[in-house]
Amino acid sequence: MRDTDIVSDEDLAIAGGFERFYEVLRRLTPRSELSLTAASTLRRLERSGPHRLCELHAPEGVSQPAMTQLITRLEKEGLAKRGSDPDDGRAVIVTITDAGRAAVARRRDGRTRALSALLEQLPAADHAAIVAVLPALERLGDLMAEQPPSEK
Amino acid sequence: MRDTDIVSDEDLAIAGGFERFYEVLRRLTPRSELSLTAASTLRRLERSGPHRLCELHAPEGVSQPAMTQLITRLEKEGLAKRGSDPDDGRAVIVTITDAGRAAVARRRDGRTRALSALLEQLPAADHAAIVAVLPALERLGDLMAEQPPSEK
DNA sequence: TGGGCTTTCATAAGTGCGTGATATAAAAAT
DNA sequence: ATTTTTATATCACGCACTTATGAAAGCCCA
Repeated sequence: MRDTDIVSDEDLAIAGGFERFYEVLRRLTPRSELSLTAASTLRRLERSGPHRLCELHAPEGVSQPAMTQLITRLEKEGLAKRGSDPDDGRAVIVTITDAGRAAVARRRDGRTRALSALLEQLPAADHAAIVAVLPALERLGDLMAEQPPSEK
Repeated sequence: MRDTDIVSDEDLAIAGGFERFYEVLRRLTPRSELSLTAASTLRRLERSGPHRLCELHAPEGVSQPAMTQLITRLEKEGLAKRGSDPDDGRAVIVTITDAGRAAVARRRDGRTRALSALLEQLPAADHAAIVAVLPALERLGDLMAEQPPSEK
C-alpha cells in the first residue's frame, strides 16, 4: 500500500457509515420480482433510453452472457424487449416496456413507503440533513458513472 | 392505498436519491469473497457478539435453512465457528473468528479505497454534507433495526 | 473481391446461494 | 408420559451468476 492509498479518518468514517447504510437499504427493499441487476438495468433503460446489449453489461458489473440471460428473462416477463439496429446486423437494441416501467415503479413505491415510515420517526434535523445531502450523493453517483469500472 | 400511505414529495425525493445511491454503493463493493448476506452476518457477529443461529436468519432477511447453510460455508472457510449452549442442547452459538474479522476488514478496506478515490474529486461542500449526514443515517439504521422486519 | 481479424450476441456447463418441505432431537407443556 | 413446540439440519430444486466456446455480421487491406 503506497502513501497515496492511505485514506483519511473522515473517509473511513464515511465508508463505515455507508456500509451500515447499505445494509439498511438492502433490507428496506421488499423481496420483489426483480433481482438487483434486473432492477438496476431496467432503471438504466428507463433513465437513458434504449441501449445495445453490449453497452449494458459493463456498467452493471456483470458478464456479457449474464446480460444476455437477464434480457432474455426480462423479455419473457414482458418487462423489456429486443429490437434490431438497421445499421448493424449484430446489434441488439434493448428497450424497456410499459410493464417494465410499472415494475420499476412498484419496486420504488414499496421502498419509498417503507422508508417514509422510518423517516417520519426521525428527528426533523436528521430529516433535513438527509434532504441536504441528496445533491451531493447525486454528484457522487455521476462521478462513479464516469470512472473506469475500477480495476477490481 | 389509503391517505396515510401517501408519502410527501420530500420523501419521494429521498427515496429516489437513495435508490440511485444504493446502486452506486453496490458497484463500489469489489466483487469479493463474501456474499451480501455473508458480509452482513459477519458484521453483525462482529458488532454484537455471538448469536444463536435462530437469532440471525430473521434480521438478515433469509430463511432458516439459508442461514444454516451460510454458517456451514463460513465455518468451512474458517470465518465463523459453531459452539453449543450448555443450557440448551438444541441451540447453536455462532461466533466470528479472527479470520472472519480480517475478511470483513478487507472488504471494508476495498470499498473505502474506492470510495475515497471518488470523494476526493467531490467539491468540499458536498464532502462536508456527507460527513454531516452520517449521524442521521446511523439513527435511521437504528430505527430500522428495532422495527418488525415489515410485512413483506 | 475475398480472406482474416474484430465485434456482438448467444449457448453450454458449472457453481453459489437462495427457496420450501420435511426430518430430528431437545425442551416445554399438558 | 405423551404431546407440542422450538432449534437446527437435510433434501430437492431454481435463479442468477461465472468461464469457455460458437456463430454471424462488420471491418480492413492486399
